[in-house]
Amino acid sequence: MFNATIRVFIVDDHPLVQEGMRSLLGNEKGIELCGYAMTAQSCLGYFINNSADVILMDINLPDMNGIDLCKEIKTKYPGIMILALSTFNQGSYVTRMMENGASGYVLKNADKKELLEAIYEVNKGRTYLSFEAGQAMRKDSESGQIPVITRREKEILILIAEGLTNPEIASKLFVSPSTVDSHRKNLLAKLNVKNTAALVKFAMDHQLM
Amino acid sequence: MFNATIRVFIVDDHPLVQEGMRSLLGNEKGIELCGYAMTAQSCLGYFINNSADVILMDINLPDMNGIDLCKEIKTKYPGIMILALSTFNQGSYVTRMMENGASGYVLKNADKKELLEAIYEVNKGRTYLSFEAGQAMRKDSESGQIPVITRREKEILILIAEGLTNPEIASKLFVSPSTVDSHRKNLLAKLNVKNTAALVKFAMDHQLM
DNA sequence: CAGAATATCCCCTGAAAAGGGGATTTTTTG
DNA sequence: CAAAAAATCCCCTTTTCAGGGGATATTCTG
Repeated sequence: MFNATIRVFIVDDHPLVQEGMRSLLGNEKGIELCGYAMTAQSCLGYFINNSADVILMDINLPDMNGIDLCKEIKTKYPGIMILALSTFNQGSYVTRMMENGASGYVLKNADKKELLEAIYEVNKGRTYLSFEAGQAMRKDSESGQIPVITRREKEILILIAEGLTNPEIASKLFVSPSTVDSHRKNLLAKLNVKNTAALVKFAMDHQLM
Repeated sequence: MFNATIRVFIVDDHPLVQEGMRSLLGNEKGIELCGYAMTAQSCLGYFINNSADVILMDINLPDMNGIDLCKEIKTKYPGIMILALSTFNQGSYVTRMMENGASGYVLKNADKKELLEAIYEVNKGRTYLSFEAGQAMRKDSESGQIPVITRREKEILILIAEGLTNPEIASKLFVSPSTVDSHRKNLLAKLNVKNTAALVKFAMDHQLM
């Protein structure tokens, strides 16, 4: 299997970007575009009966966020390498994609050379971070890790951000207001913020909801 | 000049998108790609000695925002039609681009057909809004204009989001806590939200800080 | 299966925010 | 320059939040 053709699958909902990829990668010797999807669902559907070596994955998909899709793919098909693509350069985003199994992170303002290099590196099982992504990640890890939020906490966080009070959230989730209050306190403690305003800001900055 | 070839100029800092455009538009009969730029500056430089019929303009450029570039181009060369391209679909953005002279707004998830249609329409001097952009604009004007936040309110909004309390903000701005409280109440009323959490969420969603 | 993590629930106190009212001074702008 | 807008300040009450404590089920995981 030395120097075998790398089968690349693209997941991106922007036809322009798709077209750009095809145009950029289509004539490459060692690369074969084996398919593409515009949504997370159709991507998952494809891999039921097919495979690929590397997935170029946009983080902002219409039906699911890249982090969750990444996790799901890596759980089901650990052999497929994922290269995350994003317009944004949020440190926490990079970190979380990597934590969920991505092998690389490239910004969409990468050129052909960088994109190819990333694909080859990732295909070899190595990690590729574009310069800016690496910077962002380092900056992020300096300021401590991103705390892990549980499913319930996330649920409550979203309702808090919608403007619901503890009693309102409680009745919506069929639990006691005390419970909601506990979760809220845990969120404040975990994310190291001192009140609701800072909580929502932090959560939005770090894409926790 | 009937059915003359439309000279299209592209301004976008993403090589992938550029490549996609070239690939999509390169073989079109009635369209000629007359040039491209990755920055607002090089775009302005090009038009000193050259021209075009339509500019496909990314809104998020590294050196200048699309709204200002749009305004500058339209002032200097009113005959050039501008078609805004964006990943985002913020009503206020659409509105402001159109106000500054853009003839159309297409989301980057548009397909070839839509992109071509938009170019042809815009070239004829008509307006083209992609469906979602039109919706966003309408939604924006339905729900009353984009609420206008004063400088002081914005200042206080930012401090609220940082987790400061009214007394803390007051001492930071050398005003009375009552004043801060008034501003806070005005913010809640203006943005039509019922508490701090929803206020911060709304502000972040609408890029108010 | 045992320990860890999560989710559930309760107590208390004091601080802060929300909701209502009104008022004055400064600044902006037509 | 006068009206409108913005910024400043104060009163009141009720609700919600923050910070501290602790406790018991349930679920996940090594």
